[in-house]
Amino acid sequence: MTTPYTFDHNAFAAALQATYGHLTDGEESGDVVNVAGRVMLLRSQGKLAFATLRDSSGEIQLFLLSAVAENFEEFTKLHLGDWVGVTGEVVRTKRGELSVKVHTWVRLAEALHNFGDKWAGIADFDLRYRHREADLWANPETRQALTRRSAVVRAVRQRCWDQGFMEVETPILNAVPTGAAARPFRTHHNALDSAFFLRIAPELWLKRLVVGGYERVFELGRVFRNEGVSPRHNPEFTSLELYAAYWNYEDMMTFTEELVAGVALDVLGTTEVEYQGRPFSFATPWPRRTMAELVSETLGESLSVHTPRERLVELLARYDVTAQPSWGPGRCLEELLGEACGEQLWHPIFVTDFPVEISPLARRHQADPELTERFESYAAGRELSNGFSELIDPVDQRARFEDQARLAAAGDDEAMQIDEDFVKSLEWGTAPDRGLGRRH
RNA sequence: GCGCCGAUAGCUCAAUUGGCAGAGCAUUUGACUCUUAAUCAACAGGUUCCGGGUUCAAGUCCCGGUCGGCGCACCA
Repeated sequence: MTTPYTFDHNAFAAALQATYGHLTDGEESGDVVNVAGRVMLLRSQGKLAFATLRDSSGEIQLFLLSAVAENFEEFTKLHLGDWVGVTGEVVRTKRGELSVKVHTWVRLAEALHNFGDKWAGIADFDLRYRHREADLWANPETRQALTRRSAVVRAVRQRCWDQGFMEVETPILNAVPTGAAARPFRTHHNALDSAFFLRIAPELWLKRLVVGGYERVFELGRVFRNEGVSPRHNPEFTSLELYAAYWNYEDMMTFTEELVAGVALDVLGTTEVEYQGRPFSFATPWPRRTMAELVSETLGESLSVHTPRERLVELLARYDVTAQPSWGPGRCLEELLGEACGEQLWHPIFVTDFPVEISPLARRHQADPELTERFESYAAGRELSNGFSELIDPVDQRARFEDQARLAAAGDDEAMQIDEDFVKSLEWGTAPDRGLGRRH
């Protein structure tokens, strides 16, 4: 089969729908356009034929009269999914459908597979995930999701630039996987004959740029965690991390909520959204509550990182959670938040003042050395971001890493390893700074 | 990793207590000058995921495997 190598394309379906919305039933515009796309539906009716053409922007009907269109018979034998390019006049049919009345047309490519049932689309998950290109044509909601994701990435990047953050790229292959609590992927460098890990977070590299004198940096990119796979968890996912010198963590929370609300406005035009049929609002400001307050309120008794561990373990048992021997009061408190406070985390909220025990890279709280100046934002019950005043004291940082190493020795395969180069970098002295991670 | 469920025509799905494997759409052929998942008529289309077993007889029951979905666990 020989098909043309190019097509003089000059119009998109969605733009035609918008531009010619005023045409009345049976009216002909006199304007000739060239559109191209896939034939998704074909209705042939003797000396007339109608086809639904879909392109990247939307759909428009093709209208053919045997007396007008060239090669009319051949058109009616097209297969669903075939690519065509057509030249014709923009008209509205007698029955009111905006159409391109075809003068000439050409088949640009043949589809050897169909795109599923024309009503049900493709339902087979295996086929949808292994052949996303088919899914994109068969199921418009897939295309919308991907388009929106691209718009979100663009809006995030633009807003970071607008706030004076410089975009950087840091190493993905690392000798030590660090910056988060997660199991890494291993790989091997042949020339160096040494083991490397795919990064689980860019955190420490970005902090070293702050040590190096950049006040505001961010990185948007893939990180890799060796964990379970599900529709909500991808072993490789995109994260945003940014660092700002001189900000306090209240500043970082304000930046966070304005970034999320702003991106929602940029992409959707509103901060009012719905997830799993339940509405919520990204409108700022978001409430800021300490972890101890939220847990105490929900369980009806005063609890904090200073509560005896035994009591916290008892409370966890109510939720069928068995505290591991390595869990101190801080870890227990965090587990209680996750188990008991799901409902409070539906509408966007900041949970603040995390225990130092579970925050090895965060600076201690000015009011309580057992806590850190760390917050996480939640929406729809899921963590959106994690931010804190960065620990800049190399002595304390080394001690925290050593605590982590003890956890690792005790069998915690997600505990951090000591990153000597990072500790050394802090020894040169760092401006006080705040970091933010946002992961999807 | 554990548990539950599923796999039948190109696609979406049926098939009663074990008793001749079906429909719609798509494909092929024909009719049709305003259709909208067009309609009407006809033809064709099958290793019932794979391998064993029980039975006169297995899509259906039993065992093993592969792939997938959901839940749990892990996590963002």
